Amino acid sequence: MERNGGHYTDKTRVLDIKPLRTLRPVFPSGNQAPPFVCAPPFGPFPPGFSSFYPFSSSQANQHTPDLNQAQYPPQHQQPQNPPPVYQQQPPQHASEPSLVTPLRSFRSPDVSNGNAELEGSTVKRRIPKKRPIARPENMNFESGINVADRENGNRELVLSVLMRFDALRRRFAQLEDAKEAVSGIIKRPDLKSGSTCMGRGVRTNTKKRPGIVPGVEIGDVFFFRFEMCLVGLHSPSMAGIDYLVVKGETEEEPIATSIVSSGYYDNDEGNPDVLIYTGQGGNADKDKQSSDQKLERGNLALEKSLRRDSAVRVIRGLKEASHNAKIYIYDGLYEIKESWVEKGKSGHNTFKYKLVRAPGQPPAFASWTAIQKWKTGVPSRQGLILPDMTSGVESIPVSLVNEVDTDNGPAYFTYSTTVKYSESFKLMQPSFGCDCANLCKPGNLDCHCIRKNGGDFPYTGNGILVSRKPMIYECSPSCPCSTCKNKVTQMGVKVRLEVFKTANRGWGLRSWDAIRAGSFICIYVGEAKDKSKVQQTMANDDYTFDTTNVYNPFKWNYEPGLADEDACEEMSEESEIPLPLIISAKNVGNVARFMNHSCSPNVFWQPVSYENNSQLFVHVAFFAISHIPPMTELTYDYGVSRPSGTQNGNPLYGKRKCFCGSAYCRGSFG
DNA sequence: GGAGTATCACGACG
DNA sequence: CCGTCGTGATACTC
Repeated sequence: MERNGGHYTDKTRVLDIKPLRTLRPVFPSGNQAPPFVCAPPFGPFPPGFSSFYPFSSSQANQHTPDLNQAQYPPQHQQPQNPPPVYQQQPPQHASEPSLVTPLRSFRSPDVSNGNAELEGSTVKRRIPKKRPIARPENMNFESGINVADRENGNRELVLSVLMRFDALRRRFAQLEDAKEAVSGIIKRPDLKSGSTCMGRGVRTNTKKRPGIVPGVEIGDVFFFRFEMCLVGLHSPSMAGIDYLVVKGETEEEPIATSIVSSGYYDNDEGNPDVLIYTGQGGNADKDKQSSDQKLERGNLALEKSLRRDSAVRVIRGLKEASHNAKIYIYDGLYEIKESWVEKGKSGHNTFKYKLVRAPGQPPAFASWTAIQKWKTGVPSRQGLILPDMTSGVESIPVSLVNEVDTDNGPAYFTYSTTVKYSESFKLMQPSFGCDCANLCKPGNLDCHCIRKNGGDFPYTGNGILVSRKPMIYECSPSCPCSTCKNKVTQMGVKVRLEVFKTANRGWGLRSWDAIRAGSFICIYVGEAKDKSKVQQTMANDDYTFDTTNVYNPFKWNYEPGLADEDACEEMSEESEIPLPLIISAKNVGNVARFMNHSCSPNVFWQPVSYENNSQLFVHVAFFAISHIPPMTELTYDYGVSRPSGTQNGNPLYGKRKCFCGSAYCRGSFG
């Protein structure tokens, strides 16, 4: 999938489906350019949001090239002002205890939160302390985004704004689920987070413009209207047509900048490059009958854009049947070809606009439509080796695909969905379940499982992880809560994955479905061992997960200062695992063994413990860092192995050369 | 019991 | 400062 200079014009070949966001940037200089896997949510970060990776100031001035918009129209200038680095970190060294001390079990357990029953157990855990945020600090909350960057964004800023919005949204959703909200209920966490970000300046591209929006790429996916609002792709929080008033020849007139197709009426059988769009207005309301649409506002703007041959951005709203979620895909620029009036369902006049996608843009919506066809099996996925490499072990099939060479599959291994614990692995302890009937109610502090999580329910109602934590405690089969939502990582893979052959990094993993930030992807399955009891050589194998590696810290959780709630707390995002765990997936494993390393990953791992055969085990669970467009390779940070002995403060280098191609690539890993 | 439908509460921008 | 634009989650129906 990393063939350089792929053709974007031949829409008839299902074969040529690219990820919605191209993997490889088109650099003018040709093929020495590194592949670009997924732009990281690196800086600029506000105070409290550390940059994803340590980088020097010279690196900090680099910009991720605006990828797949480079060809059409001619790319705008890169932003003149590099985004500021708010919290520049020195390179992390092995000598830093926070990084090289995987075992925190010596820390005295905090029994102040009613966790006394855990004392003396093998797994000692620290319950994050509630730390109310001082008011004055809240009042002075700074988004850290300066005026220029707020007007004209860039890729890093766009990703950072989206991350911060969603972190806050998840937190509001969690508070709402628990009915803990300080000031009333939060029925719409997306609106609450969105308006908070708006008000606090966590936004970019506020200067409204037609055409390209700096930092937003064709194929980017969104799950909320507000996300498009915050990054300047489409500013109305509800309306489908965004427009700008410009000076015309005689008077001011509106021209359209972007439209969001709801996906319900705007269907055009067959050709994904054509959109028949319905104008706005005229719908029945609670105190209004439906009526004829008028040629004003957005409708007028589209009409004027048609006259001026002014292209508009199109965002396709889609209903993803698989996980019952509506998503929005930015599908690039379209030209308005014609308009007419038509009787709508209610019998009133509606405006119709025919839009045709500008040529030369990477596919986005077209890829999505092709994927929907693969799901039906006709035509079958091109390059398909196996329709389900799990042989039905996973509830959703995992395709095995090779479109780059003649390799017909990875070396033999046994596919399993459960971790195998070796005899020597003595993390076993009696498990304390809860006694909630049917389901554990968020906010119910009588539930042992919720108390183990520091009082918070770790997931939102639809199974999205709210915050990274040293450890997540899930309910277990022995808990009576049969329908409980606190079992997310035990329910198996929920997205439609495929294992595919990469150009230069062996086999990789990606998804046919768009993945929401915080979604569970899979656990790392393999033979788990206590690292202190195995020879060093085992850790050097491919297909091994090692919790004792040194991992770059990054901030994913909400900012308490932004949330501005007394109930918000600062908590550690560093994993805290009671034993040095190493999992070998060489002989037995699941899809996780195919996930490649990246220095700018889109997936992170999180320790999760739950019971298995009446004993508590630690699992490594993977979650999406940000929204991941379909067909984008899934990658996580493998970290760097920590050789025995002291490091004397020298930086660590991985044993394997990195081909992740990120602008912030560290060169090696593992 | 999964797909359609009702209901509810909300924000930006012109 | 008020009207215009639907949305997203959930409870409900069939």
